[in-house]
Amino acid sequence: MLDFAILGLLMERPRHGYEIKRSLAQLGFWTVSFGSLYPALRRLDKRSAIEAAEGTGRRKAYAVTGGGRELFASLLAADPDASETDRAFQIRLAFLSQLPQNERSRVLEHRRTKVAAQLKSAREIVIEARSSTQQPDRYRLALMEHAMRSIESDIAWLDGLIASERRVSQTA
Amino acid sequence: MLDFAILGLLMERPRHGYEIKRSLAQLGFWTVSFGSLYPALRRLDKRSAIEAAEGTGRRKAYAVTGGGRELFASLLAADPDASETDRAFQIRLAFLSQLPQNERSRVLEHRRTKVAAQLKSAREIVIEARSSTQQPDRYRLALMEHAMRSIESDIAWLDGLIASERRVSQTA
DNA sequence: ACCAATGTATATCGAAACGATATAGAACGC
DNA sequence: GCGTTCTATATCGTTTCGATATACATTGGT
Repeated sequence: MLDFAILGLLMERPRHGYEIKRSLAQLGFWTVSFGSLYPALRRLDKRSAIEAAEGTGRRKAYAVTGGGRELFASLLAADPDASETDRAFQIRLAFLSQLPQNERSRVLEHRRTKVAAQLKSAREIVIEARSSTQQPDRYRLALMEHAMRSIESDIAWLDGLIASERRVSQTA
Repeated sequence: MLDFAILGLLMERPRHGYEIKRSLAQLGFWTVSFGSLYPALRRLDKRSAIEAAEGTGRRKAYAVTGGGRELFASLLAADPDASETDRAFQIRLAFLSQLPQNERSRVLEHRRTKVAAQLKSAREIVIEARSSTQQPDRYRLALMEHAMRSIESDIAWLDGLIASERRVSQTA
C-alpha cells in the first residue's frame, strides 16, 4: 500500500524520506506519518527493492533497484479486484500513465462499478433515514446525506475521467 | 477512536458486535473490520466500560456501564484540538446532540477552521501544478483537483450546519 | 423434503499504519 | 548571538486492517 506509493515516487527519481512524505501529501492523497514511512522504507530496503544512494550528511536518499521496478510494475498491473482500497486506487491512478491505454480504461471502469455500488447503498440509507417514523438526529442525517453526496461527486469525477480517456484513445 | 464510537452506540441501547458494525456503516462513516471491532470490545470490557448483557445463544449483547458513560461523556466534551482526525469529528458530530448548544457551535467552528486550512493548501497545490512549466500528468492533476473540490464541498456542508445551528439557537 | 447458497455472528492472526515523542543540525529573524 | 522554526530521521506502544476460520440460521429452488 504505502510501499506501492513509495516505489512509484522513487521510480521518477531518488528521494529521501521527508521528501517522500511531502510528495505523498502533494499528490493529494495522504499525509503519511513517520511511524508508517520509515518502517516502510526499511521494509523495502530489506526486500532490496530500494537502496540508499548518496548518504550526503544526514539525509538518506533512496533509489529504486531493478527488483523494485519489477515489484512496482506487478503491483500496478495487478488485477484491481473488489477489495481494492480507496487509497490503492488513488495510487494506481497517480501512476496510470505507465499502463497501456486499454488497461487504463479497465481500471477506471472497474472503479466506477465499485463506487456505483457504494452509492446505491448510501442512497438506500438516506431514503430509509428520511422516511423513518422517528426521524433521526439531524446531525446524523446531515452526516449520511453528506456521505451520499460525496459519493455522487466521486462518480461524476470518474465519469469525467472515463470520458476523457475515450476521447484520447480516439485521437490516438 | 473506535472505542468512542462503540460507546456512543451502546449509550442508546445494548447491541452485539455485528450490529455495531452495521450501525457504524449506516452512520455513513465507517465499515470497520472484525479485526478492529472485537479487540475493541474486549478492550472496553477490560476497562469495565461495557459489560456483556444477556448472552442469548451465540450473540453477545453488550451494554455500557456507569464508568463507560463517564468515559464517553469525557471523550465527547474533550477539547477538539488541532490533531482531531476526520473520523473523530464525524463521531463527535453523530453524538453532538448530547452537548449543550454553545459547545456544539464551538465544535463546528473549530472544524471549519481546520478544513479551511486544508483547503488553502490544496488550492496552492493545484495552482502550482497548473502553472508548472512541465505540467503534471493529467491523472495526477485530476487527483489534485478532485481533492480540492472535495474539501470545498466539505466546507460548504459545514457552513450549512453552522448556519442551521444559529437558526436553532435563535428560535430557542 | 433436501440441500445449496446466502446471511448472521464471533473470533484470531500477522502485518501495516497511526500518533506521539525524541533528537539534532540548519536556516532565519531580529 | 540566540531563540525559533524548518528539515530530517528514528522509535515506541497501540490501533486498525485484511484475510481467514468456523458454525448456526434462513431462504429459495427443485
